[in-house]
Amino acid sequence: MSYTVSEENYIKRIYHLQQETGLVNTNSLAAEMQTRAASVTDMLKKLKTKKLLQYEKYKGFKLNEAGKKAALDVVRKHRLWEYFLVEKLQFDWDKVHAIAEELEHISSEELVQRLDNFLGNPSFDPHGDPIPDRNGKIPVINQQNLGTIPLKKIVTVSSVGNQSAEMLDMLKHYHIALGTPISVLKRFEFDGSLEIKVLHRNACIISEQVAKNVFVHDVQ
Amino acid sequence: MSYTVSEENYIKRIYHLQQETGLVNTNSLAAEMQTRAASVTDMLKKLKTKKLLQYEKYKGFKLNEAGKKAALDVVRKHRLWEYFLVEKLQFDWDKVHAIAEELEHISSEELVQRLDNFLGNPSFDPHGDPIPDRNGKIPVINQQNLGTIPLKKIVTVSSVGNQSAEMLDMLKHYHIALGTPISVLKRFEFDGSLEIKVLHRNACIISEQVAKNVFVHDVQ
DNA sequence: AATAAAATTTAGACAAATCTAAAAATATTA
DNA sequence: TAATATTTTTAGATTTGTCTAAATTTTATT
Repeated sequence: MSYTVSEENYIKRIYHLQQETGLVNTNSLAAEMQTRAASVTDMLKKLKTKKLLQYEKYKGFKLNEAGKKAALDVVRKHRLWEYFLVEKLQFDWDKVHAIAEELEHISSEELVQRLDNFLGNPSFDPHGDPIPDRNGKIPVINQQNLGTIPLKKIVTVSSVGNQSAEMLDMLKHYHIALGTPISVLKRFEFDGSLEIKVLHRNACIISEQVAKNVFVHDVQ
Repeated sequence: MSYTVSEENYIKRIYHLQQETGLVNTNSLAAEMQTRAASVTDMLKKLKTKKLLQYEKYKGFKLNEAGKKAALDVVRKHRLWEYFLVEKLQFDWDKVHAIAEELEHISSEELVQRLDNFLGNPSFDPHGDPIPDRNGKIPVINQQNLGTIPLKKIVTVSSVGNQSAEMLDMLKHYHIALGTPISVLKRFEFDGSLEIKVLHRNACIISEQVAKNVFVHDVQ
């Protein structure tokens, strides 16, 4: 089965929203898609007809198994292309999202598989997000956000929650990238900000909001 | 200026047709695009409004300078992606056309320039067609079809005229690829077929139709 | 529970790109 | 050159994805 660009975009967004909230509602999807609630309703009818969606009028909706697999196919393509753009074409990681949004809709199955092999079958994209395999299986990693790590413990940055250009720009400024060794020196109770130490850098302070979006795992 | 996928496809086809015939007419473009003459007329009006086309009703049409530049941008992307698919992803050269038809519409200028650099700024695509540079300048090469080459002279295959999957499949069977050294041993006047010798292969016979689509240049 | 507010859906419209059928213009030929 | 054939354009319809405004349903509040 293949889908239009618009269908794929809706499917992908619904997938991400239902990861957080279970059932998805019309207005939140409209906000994510930067469109109107009426347009969402129109598309929901189409996706239900194509048997990708559990949906009852006024009751919310979520992808069924077929819908989730379709979403994971798009997510897989998006993240493989992001990996390509950063690792092969040397793009900065905060510049690749929009381009990957276009590339993810290229339809050839064989292209995706060859790209995957060419890249060395990576498990995580440049933002640390897991890349589903061709069957939709997602690699797991034990990670916590920086705010929960014991003081002085050295850990490795594994992914970033908020992936806005603004956030990625800020992390670049702090010299925080995937794989960066990092430790928390002090927690300020006043506003939850943290004094941190990045390898080879002076200690500095990050806000609680930043800390919650930096995910880390134990050093291997 | 950026264009829709449909506009880009029309622009590209008009470019190729006008290379052969100067002025292009509605029916031949409709045939190339596998659409109806009425649809072509509709698009011609749009392209004229966007000042890409010299067009007078019933009189035929051709791209102006802006139109040609737009066409060359698409051709450049198409050929760079074909090069990528064959040289990096190891696709057979007869399998890449359809995928490149999708990739050529990805819009990022920076992507194209980085891809070009990543590939080593190639001058010719896997079918031997020249790749325009970012300014639309096309590399030239002195080439003739196999039918016009003196007997026994060893030349190098530089490009292929007819790029249908059928033709490319046939050339694969003859072990003719770009860069293959080749010579003509005998010309049969009866039907114009040629006995040829491909390096490391037994002599064999190709039809006049094949010969006319195999372009060669002098060995460097 | 009645009413107000919020969320969602329906109805009807629009733009892009296509189509069919018919009309108009041009080209061919007897 | 008049009749015929071919090519091209116009007129109007269709599909996809979107929109606005109004109607409906659900949820929250007094």
